[in-house]
Amino acid sequence: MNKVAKVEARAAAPASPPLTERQEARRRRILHASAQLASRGGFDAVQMREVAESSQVALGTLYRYFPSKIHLLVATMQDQLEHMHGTLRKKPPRGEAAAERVAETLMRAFRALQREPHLADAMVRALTFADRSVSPEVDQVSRQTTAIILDAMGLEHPTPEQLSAVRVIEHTWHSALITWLSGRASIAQVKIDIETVCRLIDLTAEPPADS
Amino acid sequence: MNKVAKVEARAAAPASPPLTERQEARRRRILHASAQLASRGGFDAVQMREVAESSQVALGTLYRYFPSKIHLLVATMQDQLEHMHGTLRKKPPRGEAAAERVAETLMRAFRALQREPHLADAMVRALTFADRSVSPEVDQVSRQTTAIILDAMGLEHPTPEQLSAVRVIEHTWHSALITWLSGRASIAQVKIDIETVCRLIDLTAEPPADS
DNA sequence: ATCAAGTCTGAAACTTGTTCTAGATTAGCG
DNA sequence: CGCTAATCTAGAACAAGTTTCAGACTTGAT
Repeated sequence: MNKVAKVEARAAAPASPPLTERQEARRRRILHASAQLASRGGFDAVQMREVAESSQVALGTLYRYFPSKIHLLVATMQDQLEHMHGTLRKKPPRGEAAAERVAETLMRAFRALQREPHLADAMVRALTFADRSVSPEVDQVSRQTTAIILDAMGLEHPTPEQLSAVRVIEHTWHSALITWLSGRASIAQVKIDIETVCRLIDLTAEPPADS
Repeated sequence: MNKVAKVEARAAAPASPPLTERQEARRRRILHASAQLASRGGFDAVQMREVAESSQVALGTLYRYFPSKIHLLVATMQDQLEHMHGTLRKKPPRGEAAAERVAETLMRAFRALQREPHLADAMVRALTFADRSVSPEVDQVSRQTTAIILDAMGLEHPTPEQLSAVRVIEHTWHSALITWLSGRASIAQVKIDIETVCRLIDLTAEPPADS
């Protein structure tokens, strides 16, 4: 558990030596195994030895690709998020107000997570448990989430105020998911929380009495 | 790691067989050791064997008092929160609007956490990582936090809307702390997020056009 | 004071994340 | 093709959370 983090981990996209085809395939197998095990039993069910076995890769290799279980699960989340962003793009929310559209988008994402609650558990727990050594990857997830929300708002040039609102919405989104996953809040409660926080958007939407 | 959770863990306050003096003392020693180790090196530095040794208690006993490391750290948080609520009570915030007062209170709490960032790390990470087996204890922490915020708002009978706002504020508070602890947000950024979310209070403060 | 039930201790064992090693394989290059 | 560095594999080893157990100690009731 010594997190002395050799600075060697590489993020998903940026300038790492390009992977060969077999390497790309390995990476994909690993992520697939991870998601599959997570879907079964959540965070605890994703055991590194099992991931390695399922993906036909030696344990040491698994650790070369993903330097920790948290890295692996955060990468799994990146993967799923990309997928979801694609899906959401196809059917843009139909609400009038930006707040409505964001709430609808997040509820749509929430419903998707409900279909695989164990997977959601694994990903979200990893995300919030991640320490500094995973910051770049977590940040990437955060940017992706921001992109989804801004998409829903339909904004080209968000004001700083609006970006703050988006940050708060993300905070609420993550934390509300946690309370749901740990059984301390109902689905209905999460819905209310999301709708409540989305009202912040209205607060920043119209700058009528402004310079 | 089998979390088959024997239903046996007892919460802090409710009807558990009252502890003898020596037991109370042991419990206190354990919590003290936990906080002390956490203050040094955060979550990772709180090692059960060390906690046991520091508090002069056998490992098995430690586990009898706190059925997991997470339980221990959440209990540590309860302890610290109580302390903080007491402190905050003494000097109520002086702002005009409820939103101001809440933001000021939270920033005060935040500054306290900054004084012991490692301790904050251990407690907050435990809190958000906790699974269902810790729900009662986490809920208690949540209630305590809610009480602090309502105190700052100065409300006797909060409306459901206001309670929703408080929930969202708590979400933001926890999540913002996480981003700060993992080095993805600055202190200034956390301040902005808190102030932003507190504006929600204004939204629910005046029900002028109401039945 | 004494006994039964419950608690505490010390130590070993078990689990799962992580690291390390020696030897096989593969990739890229001359 | 043949070489060299990088990568991969199998498996042992290590670290820290958790469980277990036999025996010593406390407690509460008689």
